[in-house]
Amino acid sequence: MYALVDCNNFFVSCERTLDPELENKPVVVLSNNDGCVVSRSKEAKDLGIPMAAPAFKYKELFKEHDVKCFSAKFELYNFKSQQVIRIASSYVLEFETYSIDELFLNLTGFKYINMYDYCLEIKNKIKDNANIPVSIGIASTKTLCKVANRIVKEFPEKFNGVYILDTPEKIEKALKWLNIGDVWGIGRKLAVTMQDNGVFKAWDLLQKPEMWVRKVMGIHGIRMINELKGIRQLELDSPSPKKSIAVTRSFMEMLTEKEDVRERVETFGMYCSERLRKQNTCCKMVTVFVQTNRFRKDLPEYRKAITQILPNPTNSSILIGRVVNELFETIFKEGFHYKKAGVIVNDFVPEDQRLINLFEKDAQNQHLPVMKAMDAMNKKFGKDKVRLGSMSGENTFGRKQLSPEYEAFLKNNILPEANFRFH
DNA sequence: TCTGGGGTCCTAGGACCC
DNA sequence: TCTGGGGTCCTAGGACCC
Repeated sequence: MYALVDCNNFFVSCERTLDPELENKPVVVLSNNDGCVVSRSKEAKDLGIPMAAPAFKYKELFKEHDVKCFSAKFELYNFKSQQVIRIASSYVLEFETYSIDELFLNLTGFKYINMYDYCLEIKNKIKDNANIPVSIGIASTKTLCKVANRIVKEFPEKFNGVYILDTPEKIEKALKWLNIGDVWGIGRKLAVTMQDNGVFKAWDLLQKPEMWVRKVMGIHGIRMINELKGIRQLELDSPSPKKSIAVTRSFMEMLTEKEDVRERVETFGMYCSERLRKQNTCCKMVTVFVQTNRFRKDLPEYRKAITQILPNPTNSSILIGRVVNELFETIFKEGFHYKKAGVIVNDFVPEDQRLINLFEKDAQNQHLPVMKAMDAMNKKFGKDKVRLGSMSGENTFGRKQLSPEYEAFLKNNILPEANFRFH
């Protein structure tokens, strides 16, 4: 059996650890630029605030019900996440960190203990030591763990935070209850296709011919129906190096000056380079994109991305900056209001296993010591304290709703590096 | 006025090879 | 007139996840 430990409305719960007064009150956490709602307390959900709601559309509602709003603080969330992972994983031999607020535990071989009691103890320990409420779903496959977790969250007082989905009878009942759109792996598009074909509950999918599922969902579909039947298709993954790194931002205000946008994308290129060096890899490919505000139908729209394959793999901020700049020159067009831009690097090789093109100049090895020295100083003295001349060192996105408790938290804690796999 | 960011995987189609 | 078959690799785009 596997167990899925999932933190309840994680970012909000993190805010509550700083300020107990927030307990039992409607609370939301906002994305960059305080743009969208990315986490909601139960009380906020009950007010009808949907996930990813644009904050400005709900200002009145927030005011009316005294909803507490916070800008996202990823330093805090990473810190709390690692606490939760440390506690939960100490109970098992094998686990997988699935996201910032979820981990799978392998309970195989635990047949002589009561799994419900064991997981209840894990849940309570996390609450006592990290002050984060979690739900735990137990089942034979990852997909069924997700189902079990949904059941826990749907009926909190009934199951006390832990639910085991084990017998065929319980599974059938659960799948006849679960909407197809809530199955792990069914997104918005697929949910519509499913409903158009008479599939409304998870159970309905199992009644469809396999060929149909294969056609509509591809190979994912076959895996999914097996997992729902309790036939294990997905193992616990061990941590693996990233395959791509992206730094993208929306700007607080739309930018029209070429030099302003250039400064942004060059800075994003630097951050990509830093993160490459942190994992000791070089990239062979760089992508730059720019786009206007897609919500402003009154303004001309423009979005363009361009990718270049590098002559030699690198993680030098200077070399990547140079490429970013060239790519930017070819896609930037005057006369538009730019709202968002980004740099993505991929196709990685380890730093010490680069294959060098004999006919191309290769400055990577000259740059590397300087770059590493820069990284070391920034680690010691703070982000962007040492930087290249093309970076302004200023953020063009805002975080307004920070609290005094948070300032205190930052002062009192040495914050760990973010280290998560995203899916 | 104001609408996030960072990931993975799969597939179809084209280029190219023998 | 008649014009194969099978494989690999790459890329863009689309789906999904948190």
